[in-house]
Amino acid sequence: MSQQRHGSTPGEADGVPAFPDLPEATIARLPEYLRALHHLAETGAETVSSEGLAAAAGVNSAKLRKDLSHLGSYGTRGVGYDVALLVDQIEYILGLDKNRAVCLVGVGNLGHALAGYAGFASRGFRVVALFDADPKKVGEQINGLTVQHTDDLERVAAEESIAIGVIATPPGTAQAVADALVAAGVTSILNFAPGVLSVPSNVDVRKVDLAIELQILSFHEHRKASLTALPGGRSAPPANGGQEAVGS
Amino acid sequence: MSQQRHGSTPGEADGVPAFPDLPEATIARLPEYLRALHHLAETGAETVSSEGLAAAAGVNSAKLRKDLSHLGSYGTRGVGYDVALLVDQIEYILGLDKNRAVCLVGVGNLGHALAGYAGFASRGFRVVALFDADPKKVGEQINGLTVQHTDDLERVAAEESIAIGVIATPPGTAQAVADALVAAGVTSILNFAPGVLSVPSNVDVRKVDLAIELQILSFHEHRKASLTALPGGRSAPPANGGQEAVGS
DNA sequence: CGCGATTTGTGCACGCCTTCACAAGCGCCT
DNA sequence: AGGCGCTTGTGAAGGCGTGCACAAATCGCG
Ligand SMILES: NC(=O)c1ccc[n+]([C@@H]2O[C@H](COP(=O)([O-])OP(=O)(O)OC[C@H]3O[C@@H](n4cnc5c(N)ncnc54)[C@H](O)[C@@H]3O)[C@@H](O)[C@H]2O)c1
Ligand SMILES: NC(=O)c1ccc[n+]([C@@H]2O[C@H](COP(=O)([O-])OP(=O)(O)OC[C@H]3O[C@@H](n4cnc5c(N)ncnc54)[C@H](O)[C@@H]3O)[C@@H](O)[C@H]2O)c1
Repeated sequence: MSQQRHGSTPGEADGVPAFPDLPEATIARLPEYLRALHHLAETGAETVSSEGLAAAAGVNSAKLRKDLSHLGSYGTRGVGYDVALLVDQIEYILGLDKNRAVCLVGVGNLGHALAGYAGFASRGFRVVALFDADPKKVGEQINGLTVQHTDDLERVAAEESIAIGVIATPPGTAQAVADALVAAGVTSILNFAPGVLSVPSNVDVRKVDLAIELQILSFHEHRKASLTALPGGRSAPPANGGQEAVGS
Repeated sequence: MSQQRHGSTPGEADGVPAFPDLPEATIARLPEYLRALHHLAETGAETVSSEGLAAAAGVNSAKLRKDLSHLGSYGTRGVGYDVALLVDQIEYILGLDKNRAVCLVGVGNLGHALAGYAGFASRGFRVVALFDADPKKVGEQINGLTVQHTDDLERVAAEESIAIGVIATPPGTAQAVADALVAAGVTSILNFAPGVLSVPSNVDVRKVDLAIELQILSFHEHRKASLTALPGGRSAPPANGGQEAVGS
């Protein structure tokens, strides 16, 4: 490898390519590694082997090593990875050192739960604004924040320099809300409303659809049932070790 | 193709291989096709072209055709796909005709929202039981269901033949809840608690971690920012059409 | 009845991702 | 100082998924 100066503070130290373009699959796993590392740090561990961290994150150890190697390799052969150092590295890469401002649109059933969720703050995000179109909801206090009207979205987003928006409105209004978020300068959207959003190509959208998750599970139920029922297929894949971690 | 008898009712008609083992990537997209199809059906469309359905589902049309071809191909060349027929097919493959029973464990902030969510019932699932370990929650009525104590999980799951469980408890108790669900005969789990679950290999787990989703978005924010800042990198990938669907 | 327009189904090539297997490197113990 | 065991980092291979491009099939029309 070409980089052995690993005393460098994450970020602007020269020589470190500010953006080693990571494979998409890798960046999707980094947050899981980060969570596992935080957990390890709490238990007082100074270092972890790839094997240990892989187990904690529910992945293959070779995959983990390759993933980490992409971001410059902060491990020591024969020892493992320095937990604190790796935490800093991953947090830097993910941009979590910025404590990004997030706004939430749609304070209904789901939005209410999200607004009160402590897991955002503890993992690098600040929910700084709540919006709803319903006048009855505007003014309501949730977790120290006042619900504002959607009309103020553009102004507030600019003031607070909000880059990430969460959509928790009914499906029918999701596209309109997305358009409003984009107009307000938001460039990343997390969407809970079922359906496809259309946004400019410089805006990233991630979708969470619970019904889809259940339907995928349902498929596997169906498959498992038909396997055991069918005389031809082997009744059940013999568990290779009794307990097998599945993770995601 | 080998199957032209497509008047067959989905399912037990002879000649139809009960389980064409679909690529994992395909089954993850089927629910999205299904949603788009339902939407089309409501607008009165009898048939759809692969192009049209692909647009509605936010995917490439070639990918859609290949996906559908895996489940036996119910389209007509020169015309398109019969919407109603395709809906039936996909619902059968996903096992949604069973109206599967689902239980929810952990009726807190998030669990409350989930318990009241209409999107489950409308897409093939019945939430038949709510559980919580907190005595103060037990007995509470939500959406016509009474919260029961976790101790009753095994009995109730057997009575209602529940195959799918949803975990919405704090991270620390998630593994214990998963174990209880497995002991109760549940073979599919949707987990909202951050962390890795360990389950027998015949049990499927899907995870939803909102912080991870935000962190992935944060990475892209970081990347976008460093691109515009860096003199070398081109400031912003020129939108190839102004409006580009991103979907997932 | 034949022809052209249209759309499906798929062979094929390419690229990404995963996984194995091992050489290189590091620390510790003697 | 040297050797030994352990762990990382990576080359290479295989598998999976994607998207192009086109032949086959179907419909409608003259
Ligand atoms: N409740 C859940 O557990 C759950 C689960 C999965 C997905 N979802 C999805 O999340 C979304 C919200 O679900 P919910 O149960 O909270 O619905 P809800 O009806 O309880 O809440 C929707 C909120 O959005 C507000 N709203 C409507 N139009 C708006 C607009 N144009 N701008 C701003 N706010 C607007 C409404 O005033 C309301 O407060 C839906 O798309 C739903 O499908 C919900
Ligand atoms: N609130 C959110 O918007 C949100 C978002 C993303 C993820 N999550 C995750 O979802 C989970 C629940 O979040 P929440 O905000 O609803 O928490 P919460 O504390 O409001 O609710 C947790 C509920 O689980 C119950 N519980 C605890 N231990 C239990 C056990 N062993 N068996 C059965 N029930 C038990 C508690 O009594 C409580 O009612 C957490 O893991 C959280 O990280 C929540």
